[in-house]
Amino acid sequence: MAVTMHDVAQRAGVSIKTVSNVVNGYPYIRAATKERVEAAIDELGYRVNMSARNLRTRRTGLITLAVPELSLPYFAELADAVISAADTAGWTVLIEQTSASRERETEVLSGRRRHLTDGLIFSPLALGPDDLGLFTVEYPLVILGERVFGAPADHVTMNNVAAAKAATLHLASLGRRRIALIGAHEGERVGSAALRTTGYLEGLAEAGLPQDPALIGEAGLWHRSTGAEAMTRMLDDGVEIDAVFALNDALALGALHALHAHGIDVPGQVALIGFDDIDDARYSVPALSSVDPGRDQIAHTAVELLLERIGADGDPAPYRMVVPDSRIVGRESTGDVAPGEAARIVGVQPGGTDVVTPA
Amino acid sequence: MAVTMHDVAQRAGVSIKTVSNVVNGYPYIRAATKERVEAAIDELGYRVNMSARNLRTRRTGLITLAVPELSLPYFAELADAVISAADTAGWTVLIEQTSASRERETEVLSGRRRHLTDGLIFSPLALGPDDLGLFTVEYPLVILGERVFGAPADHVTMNNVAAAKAATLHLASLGRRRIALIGAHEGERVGSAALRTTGYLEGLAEAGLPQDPALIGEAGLWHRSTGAEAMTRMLDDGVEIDAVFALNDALALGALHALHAHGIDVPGQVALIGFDDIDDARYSVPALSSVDPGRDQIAHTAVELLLERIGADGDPAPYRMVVPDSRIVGRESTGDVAPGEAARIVGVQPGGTDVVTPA
DNA sequence: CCGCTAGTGTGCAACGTTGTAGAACCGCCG
DNA sequence: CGGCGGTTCTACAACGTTGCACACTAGCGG
Repeated sequence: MAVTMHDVAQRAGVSIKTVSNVVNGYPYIRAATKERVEAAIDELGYRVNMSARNLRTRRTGLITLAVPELSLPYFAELADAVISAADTAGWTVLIEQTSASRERETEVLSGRRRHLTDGLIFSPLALGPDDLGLFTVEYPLVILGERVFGAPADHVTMNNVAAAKAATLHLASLGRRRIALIGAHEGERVGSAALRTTGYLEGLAEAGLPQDPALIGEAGLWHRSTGAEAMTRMLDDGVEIDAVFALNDALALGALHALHAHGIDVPGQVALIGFDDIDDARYSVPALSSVDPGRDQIAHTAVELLLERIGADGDPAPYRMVVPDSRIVGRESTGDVAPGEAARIVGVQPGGTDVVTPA
Repeated sequence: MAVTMHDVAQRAGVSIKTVSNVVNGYPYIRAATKERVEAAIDELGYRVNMSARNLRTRRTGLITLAVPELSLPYFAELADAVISAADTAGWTVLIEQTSASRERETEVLSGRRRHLTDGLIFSPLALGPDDLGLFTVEYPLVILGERVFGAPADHVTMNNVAAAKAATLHLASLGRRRIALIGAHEGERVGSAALRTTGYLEGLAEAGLPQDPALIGEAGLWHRSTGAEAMTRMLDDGVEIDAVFALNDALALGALHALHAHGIDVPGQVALIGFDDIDDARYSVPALSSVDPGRDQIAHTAVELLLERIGADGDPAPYRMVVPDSRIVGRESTGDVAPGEAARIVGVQPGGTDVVTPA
């Protein structure tokens, strides 16, 4: 049936191990031998059987990326970046969709598919600090996001508070006084919603603006639909606003839709800024200002840390916490550029790397 | 190190083979034995070693989905649907991004990662009918799209010509006479661009409207950016239009952006319809009318056909060609609904299944 | 009480690869 | 010319699982 090393060896008149050596780039092989083997490989169309190799080497060459849903553009773009980064390093990515359900997120950490890959890059959305125990695993793990801190794993996160504060201050600097927030999670103390809300409140304080509960719009899932609903509710309630900070771009695009439906001009009457800087932001009408949290760098760093950890083979190196630089990207929806103009970076929040020795 | 069946067997006081039987649901096992084994598995935290199982069974439980890029929302949503469908059936999906390059698409069909999975769902964008030979492979393959026909593989495609014609006729039925096309590929004879353009021309003919080369806008890659550029070119050239049919939604959103930048009202001055019905379409401003080619059904059917083929184990069953129903989805950008209203289905093009005996 | 079937469990031999250890050869130094 | 270091190649034994064939028991019909 399938061609094996055995067949190649026979054809080339060498031992099976020599074929293996050629395939794996072992240096001490006479050029002539190597050529014979390579010719045999070509003629027979031989391909290494990965299952056998994986069994023998206890490595699969695969890593898992677990995200809530690919339908969410932020995660689709993140997945794209992670796959590309892994590919460059010769690794293959397997994507798990958790739908942000506790059950599926737990599955990912220790379920039946866990063993298929050599490591995990995990962006949890349902599990939180109370589940820290679940994150104490003995395989290489990189955690993304801001729901879980202190786990014995490398961590790549973003500048949530500082960037949200900067976004809020940017709106204030445009002279806006009634700045609404869309996407809050009431009572939540961890996660992006809480952190970005904190940044928003800090921004208001620094700008000397009062807090007003009416300006805070809840939205459980950060989808376009929920953004539109939250915005609609606020408008229907007659809340007076002149700016909106949406906690992600999907919410912002939904909110934009609702504003449009209410006949409100953006940025004329209401300025709008999102968070994530997804591709869409550049092409919405009007083009959406946003916060670029450094997505490519996050993907890149996550893969790099994971592969390093996989290579290190269980040595208890200190865990790292990496935060990329983030940027405030000004476009039409905040009036930073005219229609048709390219975006302007109107602010940068520096990131950094912390080293945490394991507890 | 890792727990193996051997450890479990020892602990449960049974043979290794009995553990295997329990794990695999072999029926002839005494309940008491089964419980003992399961208890041992739980206590030791045993997980099947997939590499070993894969080697032995010559199956991996993985399938590959090859798409151009996950950053393109259509493919992200397709991937989401494929992963979900596969997951329901107990299978895992590995995503390959080809960036629509010939080299990478060829890699996917026979490259080093090919062996990792039991089958392939492939949406080619660079390879075409001249490469038919490459598609003659001896592993289970389902081809998506409309670039390659006649390969010895199952095929899931869409109603391109009929749906494009219906979209064009819909614009005509709104009284539009100068209907532009965005996304044409000049000289191309296969692929979505050619087919949808054919549908467009048929639609014009049936509506009694003249063809006008000035109304046809080229756009190589179907991205938002190229859609915006093509639209801008046409507007800057002073071409008079009252409607636009964009060959996909990304183009349409880009075009919408350009129309907005030129101060043109949609749908007041120009009606706009896209193709794909991606999630974005629902939340753009104004909400974008589109053609729903039956994406979920495509994903579902593709997985179903592939798994059937994998299960059939090389028997030469006739190849099938499946076309889902497609729908014209009317939203604000064609004035079919008012802002804030839900979409209306304004047309359906029935699909079907053809059986093709292998050549 | 023999033979048969259904139920329950086991031992052996792969699956295709790579790590380890070492054999065989070469040239060359002392 | 003995021995040594570098080069080239090979034999063997795993890696952890499952397919196959078979052993044994109990119950039951003839």
